[in-house]
Amino acid sequence: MTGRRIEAIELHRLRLRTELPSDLVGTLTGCVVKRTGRRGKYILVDTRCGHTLLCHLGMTGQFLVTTAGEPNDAGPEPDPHEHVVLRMSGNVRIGFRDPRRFGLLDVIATADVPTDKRLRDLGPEPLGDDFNASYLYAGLRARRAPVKTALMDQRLVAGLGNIYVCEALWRAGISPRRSSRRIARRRVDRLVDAIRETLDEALAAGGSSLRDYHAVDGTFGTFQHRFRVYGQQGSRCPRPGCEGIVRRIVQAGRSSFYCLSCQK
DNA sequence: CTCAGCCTGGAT
DNA sequence: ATCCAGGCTGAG
Repeated sequence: MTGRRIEAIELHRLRLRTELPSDLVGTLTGCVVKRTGRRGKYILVDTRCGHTLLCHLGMTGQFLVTTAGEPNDAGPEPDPHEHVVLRMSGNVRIGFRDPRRFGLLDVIATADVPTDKRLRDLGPEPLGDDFNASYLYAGLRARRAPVKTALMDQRLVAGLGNIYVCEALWRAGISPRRSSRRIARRRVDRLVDAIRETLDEALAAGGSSLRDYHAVDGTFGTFQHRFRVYGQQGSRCPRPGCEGIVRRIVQAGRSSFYCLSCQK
């Protein structure tokens, strides 16, 4: 998108999880994209017009970048789940597809990005320098929730979802049920490393394509083949020498997976 | 805090 | 037919 002009926008639906901004087409048409970025799970597209397109994929959202006029474009049957199409200069077609419509698209002033309600309370990026053991230890000490629930809270750390929290806790040898307040400092060091390593490994694998997720070029990630505990209930723990069984429990309405033996 | 709700679709 | 799903929010 960077450096390209938004020539036209097709709106095939008026709302996803929330209403699409009524002036989305009028505001963004003609704008040139200055840069793209990300904050937590939100994708940010800044334009030279001073408008920022704020995007969230929810659970099933996808962006697909193709060349206009190719078979995917204007096919005989329009995809009922492709809700928005951005027609960029240079024949670049960007489709936003989201079967469950839990995603979000909004337009805000670029100047308002730092104070936007959805972004301002996000915690540090887990791969950034300000996410470290001192920070996390203090943050966990201040909470009552189980560590699994705390790590899912985007205000503590931004961008971790159910899969990567489960995987990181396995890697750190910490039970998702453990109280946030009762994790020794040394184990928080290990947890920070585990979170970073889990994300690094998943990123290198192109993410986890369970069903809907794919990269913008349509290629699938492969990290789902390397889940140690996520979705592995009933299986033997993959840790060498560990004889434990992976269990599924529900915490704060979400499934957690962990080894009964090596996660304490 | 937990819960229901937003939606569709896949697995059992 | 029922349960489950990568996220988030407003209500209780």
